[in-house]
Amino acid sequence: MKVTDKHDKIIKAAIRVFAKKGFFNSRISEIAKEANVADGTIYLYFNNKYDILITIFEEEIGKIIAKVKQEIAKIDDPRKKLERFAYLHLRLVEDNRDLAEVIQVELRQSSKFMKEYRNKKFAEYLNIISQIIRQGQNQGIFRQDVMPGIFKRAFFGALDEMSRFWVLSTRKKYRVSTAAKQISKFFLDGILIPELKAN
Amino acid sequence: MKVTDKHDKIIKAAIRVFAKKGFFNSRISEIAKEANVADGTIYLYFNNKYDILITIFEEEIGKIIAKVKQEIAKIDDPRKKLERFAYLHLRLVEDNRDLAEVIQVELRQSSKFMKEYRNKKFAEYLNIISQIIRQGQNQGIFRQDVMPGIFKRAFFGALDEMSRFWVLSTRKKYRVSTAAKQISKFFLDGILIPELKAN
DNA sequence: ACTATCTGAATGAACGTACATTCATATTTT
DNA sequence: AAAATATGAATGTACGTTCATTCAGATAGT
Repeated sequence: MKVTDKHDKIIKAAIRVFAKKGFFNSRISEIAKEANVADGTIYLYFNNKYDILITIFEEEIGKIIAKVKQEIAKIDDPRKKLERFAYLHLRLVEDNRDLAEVIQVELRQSSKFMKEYRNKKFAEYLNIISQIIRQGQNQGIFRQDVMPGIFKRAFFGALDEMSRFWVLSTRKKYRVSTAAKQISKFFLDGILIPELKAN
Repeated sequence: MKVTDKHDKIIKAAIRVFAKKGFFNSRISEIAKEANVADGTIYLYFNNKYDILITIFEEEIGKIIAKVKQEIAKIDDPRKKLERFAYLHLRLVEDNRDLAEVIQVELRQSSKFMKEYRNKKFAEYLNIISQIIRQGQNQGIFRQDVMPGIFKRAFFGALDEMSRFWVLSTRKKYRVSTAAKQISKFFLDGILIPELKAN
């Protein structure tokens, strides 16, 4: 690794600028300034503005998926796996706010144009969840009528919306561990009081 | 109402174009063409491009909130209210795909710049959910440890992610009623098989 | 009933600017 | 001193917005 890795400096700067202004409202000159680099230098490392965005996704999302997979693999009980997934997801957002915001907003925005890409990586992330469900169903822990394809989206969506709330609001109202526990409990136990559960 | 309401024609055209290309990649000339109107005509009805987007939100979101509130009010049982909310939300998305896509992607994108706006209207929508929870808690149907502020986001997020899936994919894999039932059941009953419920 | 005058909605070519990208030149590294 | 890396002013263009002009239809005058 070079003493000053320009590639990395530019990526880090771009994450900050994109998070603050959004991709289309960010200027190359701003990113250059934030990275302490000349405008032209950016084009020595990236083909164009859009390429910077793509690279952010490619380099960062892979790391996240690998990390979550690895952590989940350490646990046996599918119930605990779910709770752990929730915690890890929210922690990642908390620890990488700018990145989280860029992924949330811009990956969505661009999804039409990079559908294949989103589909591949994002599906991989979601499938960590559906795998947990199938494992739980095989072990007789989760109900058979739970559709893993719907569950994975619902569970991810719940976490994602919670993250968005954090990313957009300045102060957090709830702690990560509280939110992770609440959300996984919603999905595991439901919200009905025990006596009322019919099934 | 005039024979040809240009304001409306332009809004409808813009929803189609924004949904297809995204706000920043949409050209005024495209919207004009789609609306069968000259470029300049658009500026007789709107101050600028951004104003078109704002107007879409202002005119359409209000209608949606009003409709959902009204439908929910007809029901007593908080359990049924939740399921109905899920169904209505997903139905709205299904019946107004382009609008749903614009709201999902662009409202999020712009949220930093129209925070006050999103906060107001969107919070109103989310609060329909937390009201249902509080009502259920008062009636002794929902557990007291459910935090309405977290629940509303989790529930909305689950529906929203399911919608995004529909908006972005060409063919629907699940029926609206199936998804609505699954998701509300997740939240009401959880996914554990009955024997395993500890609490 | 016919003509003249007025009106303002609609048009689309022209304008001006903002900004991504390039490249001739400078600096640093080997 | 050659090669590699970095610079930032200059370039070219895409596109939001403007505005002089048109013209269908309304109103008034004869």
